[in-house]
Amino acid sequence: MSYNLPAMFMNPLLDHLNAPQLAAVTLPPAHALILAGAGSGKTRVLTTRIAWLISTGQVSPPGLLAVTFTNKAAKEMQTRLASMLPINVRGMWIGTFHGLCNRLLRAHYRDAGLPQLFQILDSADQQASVKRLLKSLNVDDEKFPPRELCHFINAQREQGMRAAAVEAYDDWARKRIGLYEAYEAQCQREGVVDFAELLLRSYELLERNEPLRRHYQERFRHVLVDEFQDTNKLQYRWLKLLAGGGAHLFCVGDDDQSIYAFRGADVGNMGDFEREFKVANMIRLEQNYRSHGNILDAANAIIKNNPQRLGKNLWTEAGSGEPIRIYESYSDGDEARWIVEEVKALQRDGHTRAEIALLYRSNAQSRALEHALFNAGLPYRVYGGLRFFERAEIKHALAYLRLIANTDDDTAFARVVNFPARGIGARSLENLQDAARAANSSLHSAIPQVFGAGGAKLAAFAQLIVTLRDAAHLPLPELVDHVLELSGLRSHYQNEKEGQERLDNLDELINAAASFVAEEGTPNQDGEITGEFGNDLSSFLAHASLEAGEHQAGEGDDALQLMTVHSAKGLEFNVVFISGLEDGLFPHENSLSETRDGKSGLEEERRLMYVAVTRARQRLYLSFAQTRMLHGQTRYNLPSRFLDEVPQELVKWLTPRAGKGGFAASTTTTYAATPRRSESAGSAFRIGQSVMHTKFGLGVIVNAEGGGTDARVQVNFGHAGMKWLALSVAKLEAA
DNA sequence: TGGGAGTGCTTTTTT
DNA sequence: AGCACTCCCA
Repeated sequence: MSYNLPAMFMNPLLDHLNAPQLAAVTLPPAHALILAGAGSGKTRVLTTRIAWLISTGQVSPPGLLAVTFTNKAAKEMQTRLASMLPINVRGMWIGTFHGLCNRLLRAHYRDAGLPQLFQILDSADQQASVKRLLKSLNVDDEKFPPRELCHFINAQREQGMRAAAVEAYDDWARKRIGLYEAYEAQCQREGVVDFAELLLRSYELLERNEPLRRHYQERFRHVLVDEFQDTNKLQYRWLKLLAGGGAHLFCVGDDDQSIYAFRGADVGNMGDFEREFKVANMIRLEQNYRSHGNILDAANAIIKNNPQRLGKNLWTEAGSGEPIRIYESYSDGDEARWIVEEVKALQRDGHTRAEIALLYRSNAQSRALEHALFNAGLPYRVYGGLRFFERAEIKHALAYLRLIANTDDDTAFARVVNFPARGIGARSLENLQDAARAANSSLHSAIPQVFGAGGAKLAAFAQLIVTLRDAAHLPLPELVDHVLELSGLRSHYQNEKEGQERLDNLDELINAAASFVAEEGTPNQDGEITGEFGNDLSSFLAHASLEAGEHQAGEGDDALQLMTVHSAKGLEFNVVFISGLEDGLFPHENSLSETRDGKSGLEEERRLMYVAVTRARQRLYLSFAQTRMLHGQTRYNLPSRFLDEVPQELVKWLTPRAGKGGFAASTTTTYAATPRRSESAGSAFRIGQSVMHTKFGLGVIVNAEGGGTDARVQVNFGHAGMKWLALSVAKLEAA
């Protein structure tokens, strides 16, 4: 490596970087893959790299493209960059895959075959759109469930496959592909684009339009990618295409934190990238600045059980710190109450609630926790709920706005044609749909074809849209206010008894519009790209779809942080509780049978566990319960196999240690609830009891039936699986 | 039209 | 259990 030493030493950007970080930041222009372990300063390296490239004159801001997955990460990068460099980061191409694709398509909408004011469908819109399609084609939605069909369509798109390119092996597949094709046509006619389409459409735009491709290939000299392990096949191809003119790809990722294979992410992209781009610069960031030694050791020990890793071992200069605490409880309720007590103790020791996270595998688990927290009066915040722009009243208001931008947007039309109720029932809508299909037109343009009473009401609705469109010149916040008034949305919620919160949200929408205009409105910062935004309205609508709005009430409050392990990725906390560590829950039972590209679902669950553990800075609690209420019935689970993967010398059991694969003997004495006896089995065994089998080992009785000599019990043996055993035959012993 | 009862689903999730 | 969705009746 050769770089200008004096310049390097004078550059304060590079202060306090460790050797591998410094090497990564100052890499000469070439492709690079940075394997960045959890808490190793990944974002820092990425932003410092950009700042360094610019400040040393190796690239000008417009020559740089940086991609992330979430708006949060993109914003974080921009903020940090702005603090490092005296430049305007707003015009730079730093954003999410979808955000950048949107930008590209807005700038070249004609070449992409889209209307100027094309709208973006979020997943819910997409499903509604598919549903409507099935209805209009008289397709049985039992045979083709809209949800499943959306998955199929998105999966095809992520492979870069248009309907015409998908092969069919039977009638059903052919039919499904036909529906995919019809959906594509419907979107095109309506001038709407869903998330996957944003990517595929901009990929095709660049692939087919050579001058345009050359323009961008020559423009972008450095392409930087965050969370590279989460890219799907199409995103990787998109990157390859953009970097095809000799740009340098700088990809940062961690194969051990790949937890989105289930939605198409392909860790294989890391290996492919290394091979296809002959990456000579692979740098490992293994020094962790986040967690104490015991926590890291536990994480390393867990992830070591995964074969096929690129290989990495985190270390820290911090001391080993506290032991990892493990707690066993009888039920999910007991577990939650214990967490409450422990949190109270932590507070007495000076921990703030906001620095404590309660993590779980699936959202359904939050209920028991919330219940206990609520009863204890502990403030908490649950992440991952309904977001601002996804609320029904907001979507209604946005639908009116979308109709102002584009009357052919049938999804928006169908949403509000009869909301608030204006007497346009199913019958009139059916007539309208028939007319639209016959004329191959949008619902809106078919209105004159419908006659009778329904027709009159529809015409009145069309008139409402016209009136609203006449106001389109108003400043955006005023336009929104106008729409709320004239559409009748406001008075509708005023008359509803529980409508106050919705009214507040609608007012909040006006505020959102105002701050959007103040921050990002009135376009064209980027001199090179013209027509980047059609106008404030359409860019606000795109903003609403692409950035559903994380803001929730109580953001700044000192509240406990409740979230799934997935949504905790990228975050860190002083204290972390991982609850529900039971086989079947975490690892999730569905994962045990899954395989994707030769990799087992269990491995992904293990990476998820790795992510969870590495969120903790100082203290980590792991907890599990013998019984858990799920989907309305009580389940009996064994402790998670991941607990066995934590070296015992790092652990402090807060309850008597559970045996290998089984529960601690007679801990039930400490629990208030009395386990039910199985009357039918009529034996010494009861549901929930731990038993020992000569061949299968330790297990828990989860069900029983029959009696006397016919008595049979169902036992969960964990690794050996679930078995029905006849008591008269099987030699079972209480354990 | 709108509400009340009945039915079915339920891993993880960003854009 | 809890929620979203559908269907049917007043």
